[in-house]
Amino acid sequence: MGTQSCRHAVAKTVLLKKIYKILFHSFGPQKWWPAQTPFEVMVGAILVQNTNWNNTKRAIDQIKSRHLLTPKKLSTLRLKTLASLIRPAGYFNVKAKRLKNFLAFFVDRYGAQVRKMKARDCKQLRRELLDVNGIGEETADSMLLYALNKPFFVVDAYTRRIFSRHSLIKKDASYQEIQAMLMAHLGKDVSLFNEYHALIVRLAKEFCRTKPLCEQCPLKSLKSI
DNA sequence: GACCAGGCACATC
DNA sequence: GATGTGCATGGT
Repeated sequence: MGTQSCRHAVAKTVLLKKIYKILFHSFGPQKWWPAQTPFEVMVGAILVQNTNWNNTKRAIDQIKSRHLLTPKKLSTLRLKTLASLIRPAGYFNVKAKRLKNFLAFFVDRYGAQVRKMKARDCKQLRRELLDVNGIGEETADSMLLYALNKPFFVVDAYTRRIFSRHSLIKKDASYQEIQAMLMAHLGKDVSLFNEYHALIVRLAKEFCRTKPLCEQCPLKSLKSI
């Protein structure tokens, strides 16, 4: 089977569940998202864009230490001030703008109420989030899944890498295609999606960074192609 | 001193 | 629709 080909539908379901099982057995529950409130999750989702969690956490801690982690306080901050606070997260100028854009949306559209956001039809909400400049598909889905408990599978670079390696998706599959495939085969299971994505990130962190470690990858027993 | 990390928008073709 | 580029920190 070539890398561009796709497995049979039933085989895909089986393999997807098998991968999950292996990862869960290897790493256990990941307890995502590491945040105390849904709002903190949403802020973190923007700050973590193309950055490691360590740096993201520093930025969030800076905000927290000044007791500024509320929609109102953050949105009244000057752009420069906000940027300097989130400096450790990298791309601090763009992220400050993106955070502002999200805060304006959250306050204006939902009165800064997570409860109201949760009450919204989740597909509509997803579209609204994507309309916010600075929120792309992965960030929107992270917010939907980890802050609002809506069943959207978060697709990231690791997800693409791992699933294409095991011929579950085409190499050049779009975000939408990958997500649709996963949701078709796994159902709409919030807890499963939560853990699965977190486990993929964990796997990538531990085994895909350096080549020698790939020999110990828990998924090694699965024939990749 | 490279290289990478839990992306996204924008320009250009 | 696909491809290229800027954005920036801190760890390995």
